[in-house]
Amino acid sequence: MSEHKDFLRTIVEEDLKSGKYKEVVTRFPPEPNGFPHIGHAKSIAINFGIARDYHGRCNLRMDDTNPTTEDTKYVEALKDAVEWLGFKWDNHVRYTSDYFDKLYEYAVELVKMGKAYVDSLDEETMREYRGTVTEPGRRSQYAERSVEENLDLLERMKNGEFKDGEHVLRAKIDMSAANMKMRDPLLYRIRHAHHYRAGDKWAIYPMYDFGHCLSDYIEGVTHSICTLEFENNRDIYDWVLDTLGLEPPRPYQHEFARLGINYTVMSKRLLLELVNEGKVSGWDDPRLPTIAGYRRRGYTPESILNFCDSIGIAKANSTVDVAQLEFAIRDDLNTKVPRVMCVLDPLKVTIENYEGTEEFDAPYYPEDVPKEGSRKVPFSKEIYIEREDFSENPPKGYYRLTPDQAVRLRHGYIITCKEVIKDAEGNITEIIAEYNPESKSGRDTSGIKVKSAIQWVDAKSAKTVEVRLYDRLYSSEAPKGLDDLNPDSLKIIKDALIEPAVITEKPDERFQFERQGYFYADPVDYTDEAPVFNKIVGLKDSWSKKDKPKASRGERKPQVKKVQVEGEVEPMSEAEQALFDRYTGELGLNSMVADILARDEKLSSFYEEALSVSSSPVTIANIVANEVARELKEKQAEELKFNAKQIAELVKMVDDETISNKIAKQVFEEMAKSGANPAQIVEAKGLVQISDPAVIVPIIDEVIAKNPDNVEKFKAGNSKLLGFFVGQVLKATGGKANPQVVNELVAEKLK
RNA sequence: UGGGGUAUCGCCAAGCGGUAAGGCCUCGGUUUUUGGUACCGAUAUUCGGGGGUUCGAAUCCCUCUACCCCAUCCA
Repeated sequence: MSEHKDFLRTIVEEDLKSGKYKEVVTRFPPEPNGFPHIGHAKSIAINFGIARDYHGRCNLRMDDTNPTTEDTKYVEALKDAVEWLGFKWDNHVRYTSDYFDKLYEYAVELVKMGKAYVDSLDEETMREYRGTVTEPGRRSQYAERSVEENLDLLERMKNGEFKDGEHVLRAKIDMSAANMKMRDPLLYRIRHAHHYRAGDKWAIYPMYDFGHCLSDYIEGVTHSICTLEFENNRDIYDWVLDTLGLEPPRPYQHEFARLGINYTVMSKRLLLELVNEGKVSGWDDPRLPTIAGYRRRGYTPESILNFCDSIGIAKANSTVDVAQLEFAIRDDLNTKVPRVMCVLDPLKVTIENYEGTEEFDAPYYPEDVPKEGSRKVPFSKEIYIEREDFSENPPKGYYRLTPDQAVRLRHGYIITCKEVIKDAEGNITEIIAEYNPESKSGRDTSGIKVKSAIQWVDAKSAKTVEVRLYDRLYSSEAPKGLDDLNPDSLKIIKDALIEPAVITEKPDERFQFERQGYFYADPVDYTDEAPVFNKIVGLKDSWSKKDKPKASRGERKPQVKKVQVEGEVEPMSEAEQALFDRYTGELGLNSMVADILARDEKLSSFYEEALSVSSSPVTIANIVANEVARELKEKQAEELKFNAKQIAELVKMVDDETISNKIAKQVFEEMAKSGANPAQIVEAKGLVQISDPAVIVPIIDEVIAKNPDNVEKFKAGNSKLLGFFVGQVLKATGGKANPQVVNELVAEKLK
């Protein structure tokens, strides 16, 4: 578990601690109507992860209430995804469709309570009646039907006596609710459709808002975690469970922000478009953000999980940089996979002073990877190197082979270029080179220093392989559709050359092709006769970034300072204006505070009341405008535990310096909670202010002695640290020290 | 426009009145027979803007702004 708890875990912990639940139960509830993608992985990681961390359980539930879109092939893909990521669902897979009978009983119950009715408006009229976000809706005339009639109609809907769309079952809530979702939401609709699991048993199917909360309840779920777009649905969630008066405990819904990644699409619509239009090879195309795609590409479950962990969980809509995902897979594979040599774009090199053959012993792992294993790498007169690793006119800082720069063949000898052979067009076709016999890797006595070692393969023994190079699918950071596709997202190299051990020994299925990236033996198309490797991700490359304009990677955007448009403030009414004038004039309040009080009737009347028993208009005003305002946000004046007179008392204690402002806030909070008199609170908790330097100085000395580093920093000019010292002293005195005095004393001491 | 949310570095993200964590990206440097890895170091005087309260504010109060979600018989 990471060091900082996310807000969901904080909630779960509190609920467990308070005894609200004995055990945490979560669920991952996808609708089986599409392939799971990395956004699902985030949800899986959260739900299963929380269950694991708090020793609870997590259900896998197919939320299959819409027979027209769902299919069993998707449930298989969903199960696969969860298993591949390494999680185990509790017991068997659950299906909302398993609860259809129970759900129907609950619906009947609601009807009997008069809380649901059969509506027979047609779709369009119903939409019209719903109103708009600014105008309230109207209730359908059918809402007046008797319980008996509703029961009868519902029964007949279930029995299939009506056509699709003829009737629906709706909750009777509030057609003028500000939350549109609460305007008599639909509970059931008629669908004469074959359900992939329930078959033809049902002619009606529950809606999400009805089925989901009850399924959670039926399964004993405690924390129903979903994405932000369901925030508005939470009211129905609560309404259904509360109205039914179910036996506690019941689940509560909590929402987090869904995952977005740049250069990537996550919506079902766009994903489907790619597949249907044949822009990708299928749901498992390695360029797709589907679980199947990442899996085929060669991503490991650990890397996906680490990624999910690294991005955190919060409520702010966000788009994660795809570089963070790429980091996760590199980081994982770095310590796991063997290093081998593969030449993608071969350039022939003939070593003129070498005869015969030999084999080099080459470890599969570099020294910093604690794994054992090695292979033989054959070598002879003719080899291939990467075309990019030779340059006739090298740019500045080029470390590889040039007409005057030697280079080491990784695990082999150092070679120098003798001659460059070109074809009629001037393309380099071959290099004639010379090797240094004293420079063999591991027993080099040549004394030659080279800038780099490059990968190569022996011409005779190398195997030809197909390598599929994947790049991001879209060239736009926030792709909207097919127009944003990256035309170069797939490059197939048919005749790359690889050292033989990779094929004959098969030490692994994932490899690092040295200096190039991580590759994966394609699980579908790979055969021993025609091996195929997918590029998972490239190595970080600080060389190519150097000269190329920073086109595609994490470049800084030009900083544009945002201009803030100041909006209009509502003008004050005449009465408010009069109050405002009196406050600023006669009572000497500053205009901000006066404004707050004058505009808020609850606040101003509270203030007036306090004023009548006090002679400190300004202090009272401050505390009313700041502290009391907070309490009055949610509550009515009558609901307050404290009264204006108590506030006046509190202010008096501040005025005569019995307590500090800081303590006053603490006391206020206590008053708001318990309604006790301020004097009592101060008395009971011994909060009287300490202003005597004789008492404070020793504490300051102690704090200073304990923090020599900070004293140094402070003296070096970090004046912010004054707050740190004051804070420490205040903490040591339980907040009772007079902060002003402490401030002066500390400043004096540290001078 | 009514309601519900959200704003802290280029991208994520801690922080809950007392020194602005961490990761990714970027940029330097050390080590290196991978221009990889690892390791060191740099990068927010400031938290969407403006005010207010306070000895002290990213945190409390007021206000403005921007963005997301809601008017499917989808989930």
